Amino acid sequence: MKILVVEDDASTADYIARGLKEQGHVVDKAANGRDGLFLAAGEGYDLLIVDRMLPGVDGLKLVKTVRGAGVETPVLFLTTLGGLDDRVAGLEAGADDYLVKPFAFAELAARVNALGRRASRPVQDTVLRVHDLALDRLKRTVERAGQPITLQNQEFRLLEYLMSRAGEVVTRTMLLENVWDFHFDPKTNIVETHMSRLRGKVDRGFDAELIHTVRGAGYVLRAPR
Amino acid sequence: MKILVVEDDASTADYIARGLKEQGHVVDKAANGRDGLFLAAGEGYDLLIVDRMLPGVDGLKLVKTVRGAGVETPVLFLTTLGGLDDRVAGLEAGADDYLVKPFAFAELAARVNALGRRASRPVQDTVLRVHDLALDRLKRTVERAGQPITLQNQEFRLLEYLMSRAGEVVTRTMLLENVWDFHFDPKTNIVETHMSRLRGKVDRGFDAELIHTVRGAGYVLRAPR
DNA sequence: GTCCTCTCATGAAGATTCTCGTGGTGGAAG
DNA sequence: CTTCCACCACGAGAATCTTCATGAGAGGAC
Repeated sequence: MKILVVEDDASTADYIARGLKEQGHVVDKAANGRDGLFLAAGEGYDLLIVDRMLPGVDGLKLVKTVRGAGVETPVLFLTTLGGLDDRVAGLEAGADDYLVKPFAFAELAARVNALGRRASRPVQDTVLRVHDLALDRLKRTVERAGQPITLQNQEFRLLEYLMSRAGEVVTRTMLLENVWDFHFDPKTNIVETHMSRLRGKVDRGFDAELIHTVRGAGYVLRAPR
Repeated sequence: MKILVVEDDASTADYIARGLKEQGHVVDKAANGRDGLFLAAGEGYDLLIVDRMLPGVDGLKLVKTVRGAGVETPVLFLTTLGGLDDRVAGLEAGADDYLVKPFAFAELAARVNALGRRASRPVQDTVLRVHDLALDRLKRTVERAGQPITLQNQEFRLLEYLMSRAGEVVTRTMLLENVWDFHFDPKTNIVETHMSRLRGKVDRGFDAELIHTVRGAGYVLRAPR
């Protein structure tokens, strides 16, 4: 694999480059954003490893620019800030994965391999919207008509699935397979129970219902007409 | 979409065919396994809807034969028997989905659309094996050295992920993203806790350890050398 | 070799999720 | 129109999963 490392700290860059070369990869280095951008846009790399903080053009901007130019090369972000917001910003800019410094080399290697294998996955939207309901996959937040809604994990996954298929009838079996990972019938009404709880949070208190029951078939999430 | 319905009961076949035609699909019918096999192998269908019980060549055999001939067309199975074993058999034979009769037409339509969209997904093994440990994704069973092991849902997903990457180092972050669907750091040792419980069931009492800790990086599931 | 620090393992407590049972509602049959 | 039946909603209790707190073990510094 041909990898570009964009990192201003020389010792970190060397540490990464040496390790990756030992694993049989071809590694180029760039010490600042401008050089990085130039190389990333021109040469055919299989992976970019980019520091978040860079002199010149910073990491975020670099990734956005590269993506804007239509380059689909996977990007692994290195960040010193451990905060959630920072990672979200990186992922939203178009990065495929992130790693918080300091990190063990084995961890970097594992991620490099994972990204290399994945190549280019289908892109999917970060924010799902139906009517006045919005769900952010990365921030894991939901709000309706501007009001934040707190959902449990399972409720969130259920809503995410419903919204990703808004307007289509979703059967009980489809939900069991895709939300719960059940490939058999648990013979309980687990779906109804969670749907009931989700309705309590998403529909109750608002003027229009979004979740509708389709008797004999399943459920639909649909904007009022 | 061009769809073939293989169903011996004429009224059911008509019911399905009429509904699908209303949705704009092109539908052919076959009343027995032999005709179905002939058509499925020859014409370029986008989807096969096959009854489990058929005179002549039965549904299971039909699917196996078709798959054996290298035809990748998605298959939706119709079954009257609601038992788990029956569905498993269908999926193992190469079907992509199943539907238990009687069913509402809306449910069939939803599944037909889902399969049409998916087209052909990457195939993955049903049974994962590492050393004397075996995990069956469909039957949701695990056994080691012939002894059955009972796992909770989360434990099962964790082991499934480990086994699907056997021999590779798997980091805590990768586990959080792929097993728990967490795209952020929960700042707890939830991974360690479950790993501990999994070890208790999978490794304890057997002569060789399969789950190994890689300090500073993560875990590996590996056969003893 | 010894101490110190950081990571990991594990049991118990708390939170969430699932199961079960009951009652309600809509559609079909008479 | 009335009755019946199937499907659905929802609260309470049980099971499972997650968090927290603590101790043990590994690796590095001196």
